[in-house]
Amino acid sequence: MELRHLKYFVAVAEELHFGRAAQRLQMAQPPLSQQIKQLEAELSVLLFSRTKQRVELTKAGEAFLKRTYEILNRVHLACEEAKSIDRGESGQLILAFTGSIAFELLPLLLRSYQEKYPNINIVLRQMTTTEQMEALHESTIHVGLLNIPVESASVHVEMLREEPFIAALPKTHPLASETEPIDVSRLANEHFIMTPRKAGQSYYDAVISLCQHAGFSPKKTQEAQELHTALSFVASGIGISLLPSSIQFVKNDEIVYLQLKKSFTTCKVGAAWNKKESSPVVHSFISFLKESIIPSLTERGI
Amino acid sequence: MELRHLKYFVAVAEELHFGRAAQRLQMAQPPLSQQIKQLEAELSVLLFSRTKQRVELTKAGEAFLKRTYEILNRVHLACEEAKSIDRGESGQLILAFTGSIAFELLPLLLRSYQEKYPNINIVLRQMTTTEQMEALHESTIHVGLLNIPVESASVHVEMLREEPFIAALPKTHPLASETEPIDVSRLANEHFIMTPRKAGQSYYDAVISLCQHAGFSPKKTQEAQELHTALSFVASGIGISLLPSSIQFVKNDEIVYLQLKKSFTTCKVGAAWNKKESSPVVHSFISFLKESIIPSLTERGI
DNA sequence: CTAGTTGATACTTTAAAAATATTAAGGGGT
DNA sequence: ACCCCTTAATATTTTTAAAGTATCAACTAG
Repeated sequence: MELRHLKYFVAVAEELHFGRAAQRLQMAQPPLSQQIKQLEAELSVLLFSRTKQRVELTKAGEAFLKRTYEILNRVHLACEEAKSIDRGESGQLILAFTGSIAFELLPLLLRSYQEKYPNINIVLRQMTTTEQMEALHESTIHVGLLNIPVESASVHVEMLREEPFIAALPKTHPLASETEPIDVSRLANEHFIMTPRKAGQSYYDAVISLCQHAGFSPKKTQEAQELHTALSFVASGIGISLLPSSIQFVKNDEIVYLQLKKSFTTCKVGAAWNKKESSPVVHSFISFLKESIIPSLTERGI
Repeated sequence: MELRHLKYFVAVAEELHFGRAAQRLQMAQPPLSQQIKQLEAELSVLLFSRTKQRVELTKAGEAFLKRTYEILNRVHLACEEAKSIDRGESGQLILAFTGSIAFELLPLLLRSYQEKYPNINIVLRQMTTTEQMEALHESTIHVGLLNIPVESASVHVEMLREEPFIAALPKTHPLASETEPIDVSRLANEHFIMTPRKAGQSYYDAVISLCQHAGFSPKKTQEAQELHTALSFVASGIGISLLPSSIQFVKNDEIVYLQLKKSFTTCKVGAAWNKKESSPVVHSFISFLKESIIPSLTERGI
């Protein structure tokens, strides 16, 4: 049995007339009769009762017609689904992100993406940059939103956003009342709250480099796995922290943010994915980032 | 696209190896490669990623495989269903019956039938013999269980059971204490409760004939549409009634049943169905009656 | 009783699926 | 690094089967 037989069967069942059905199928009547006969022979069931002048469905034929509609419909849906997945318009996307973008960049991006691709099921996982790199190698996530630069021959990276550092100080701090950008060197004697280097090498290194350029090595007083934890430590007065400027969106009465003078070292966020990644959803997502997100971020100056 | 393509696709997807899949399909490898290519071309979707040394499913292919299983499964079920209906092993049977068999013959018959054909959905409708004949002509019921003989050129009839008449009397009646079969002539002066002739001609005529043979015409005092209603009238003392002997299974403290002497006129129950009936379920049901029910009734002497 | 339907049959043509033989491209082993 | 084996693809032929043509038998309606 082939789908052809089912399509022919539907035509005859709907027309109840071999001649008209053949016409509708753009074929001659004899081969149609033969194909139906073939189908009936294979099932060893008479689907039509032919009374020389009238064709009607048997009970078995009626039931089979109902099933046939379902089958043909499913075949159509299966094809459409495959095409949709192939175009990257449906499927699953496992997306990792660092805590630092959870409150600003990520929601913006998700809203805009889901609007354009409503059939994609996004699974979100918060991970540090280092964890994301490992997950990318193991292919346990599809795309990672992390701090760049990262070093790996097997992942592609696309920069999304570059931003300067700012200083976060407890409001009780002597410098808290400054309104102008301050020089990093004025923080030389402060206790720094930092993230562990193994959590995100590029961010850690950028902070160190910032201090080195200002002529000192930061005194670490506390490590925080996440930037938001670092902020809490600042709020509690343990020390100060150099953070990406977008952290300012997190308002806190105990914290004062200060701009930095001559701060050429920046904090970069990018998207990374495995070079071997073949899923169309991933490529569609990356294209989306390049075409929609990056331009809109540039435009807003974020 | 044909079912062939789907079957081939499943084989390749399961083996992830064109050669082995071809072997399983009992064909050579090149035509298999071509058919898969054809399928992919029709969908304009790559279902497999061939890396010269390894074949794997793409995301679209994975989803398509899942759908394909569903489709092939449904095709199989559709065929089985059609065969089952054709053999009369599933489908719907609309069965009419007279009130007189509702408590004894019908339950016996239904239990035994449903045990043998559990996939048949039986719709029961209580109707008088006359109503059933009309319904058979209009094909609104498939089979009628009714009082025979009935006259109609367009229905087939099969006798199921033949039984003598008995007399039902109120317990206050002078004859109520009789223990031996009585002669019908002793009922000549009684008031008879009968069913309307239009409800069931054969039953009515049988009662009249019984009385005629005993040398009198029954005095009708009340008509009852159903035999059970007639029983109620007897219980209330309005009159007596001649009823098929199986009515004795209905016990009532107010009623006494008496056997009849020399009662050659019998009450017959049969199955009737339209000669033009083509549904396999109906034929299977009739065969069932002939093969299982009639012999078992004869055996029990009912 | 005849003209005009209907679907089936017999036979031919055409299309396409399968087989055969061969090739190109990798990967693993020595 | 080279060779051999395995893999899937290509080119070509063979075979199968689907579609087409012509015709028939059966039945209906006028």
